[in-house]
Amino acid sequence: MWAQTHLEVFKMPDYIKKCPECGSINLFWNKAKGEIICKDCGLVIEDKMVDFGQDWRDFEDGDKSSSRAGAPSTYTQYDQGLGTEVGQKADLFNLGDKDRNKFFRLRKWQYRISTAIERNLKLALAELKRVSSYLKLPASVEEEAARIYTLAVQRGLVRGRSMESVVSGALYAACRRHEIPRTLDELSEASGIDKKEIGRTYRFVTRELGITILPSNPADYIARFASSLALSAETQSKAVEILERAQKSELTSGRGPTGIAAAALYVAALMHGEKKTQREVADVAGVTEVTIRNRYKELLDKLKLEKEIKKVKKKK
DNA sequence: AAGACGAAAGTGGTTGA
DNA sequence: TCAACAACTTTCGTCTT
Repeated sequence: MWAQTHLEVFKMPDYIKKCPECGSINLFWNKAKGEIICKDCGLVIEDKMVDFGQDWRDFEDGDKSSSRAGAPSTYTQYDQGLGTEVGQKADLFNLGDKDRNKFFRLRKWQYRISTAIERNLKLALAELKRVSSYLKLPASVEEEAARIYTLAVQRGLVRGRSMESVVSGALYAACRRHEIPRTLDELSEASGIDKKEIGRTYRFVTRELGITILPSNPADYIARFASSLALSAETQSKAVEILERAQKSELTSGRGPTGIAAAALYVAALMHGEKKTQREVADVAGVTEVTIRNRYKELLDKLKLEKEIKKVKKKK
């Protein structure tokens, strides 16, 4: 019962669309095992998807405790709370000398196997937390990023790249997937990694992991830009409306989403008499005035907004 | 004097041969 | 792998408020 309710928390991650090995989209999700398997080539694409909590079992003597407990596993902990320790300290008192030696041997052993990947993860996730809290990202995004990073490590994608850049790339991807995009500039500022580098690893990682990224929607930027410009809610919704119209006129395809969002905001501000300079808007949006001007001009041309703006001017 | 506008040249990334 | 290309930037001169 417990396991059932918990299984539902873990859905098939929808960004895994195809097998990274053979490209097949013929995937099978084995719920019970928590694996996603490519039916064509048999590759196990994802495991460790299901949280059974800390599933302690005593290997030393079978019936001691069968407690199944623990918080949902989380990727923001480097071993996902699933680390297996050989034996428990209390057991020591029940062991004879022979067994005690065995106990220590096993411990040492398991310590050695795990170190490489886990040590990397531990460091990386600390960095990830730092950056994400700097950007005030919600926990869900952080979780997603940690998950992406974990996958990347398991796939050996970090090799040859700095750990930090992969972390940033994972965060960037996670933001995009949660439709609360941050610009590369913001990530760059928060992490201290070069913007290009983040972009590169981001593309690389998403491609290698077969993560599908929806093209970011300019509207997702509006709220954030508007609030840092201290614009009213009406202006904000006007900007969104303008954006929708722009999208219908196919003004948005191929253009940088931030530029479009910035221009829409600029126009909306004009129409509500909350005039901001192009420079102000450009700064928060991370684009130049020129770009805003270009988008702005296109908006006026195609959407016939001139009248609406003139109305405002006349009122004054 | 500050902001808006536009032209021209440069940059980094994508695409298609 | 290279060249063409579109989007965006930088820079700068001119016009408007």
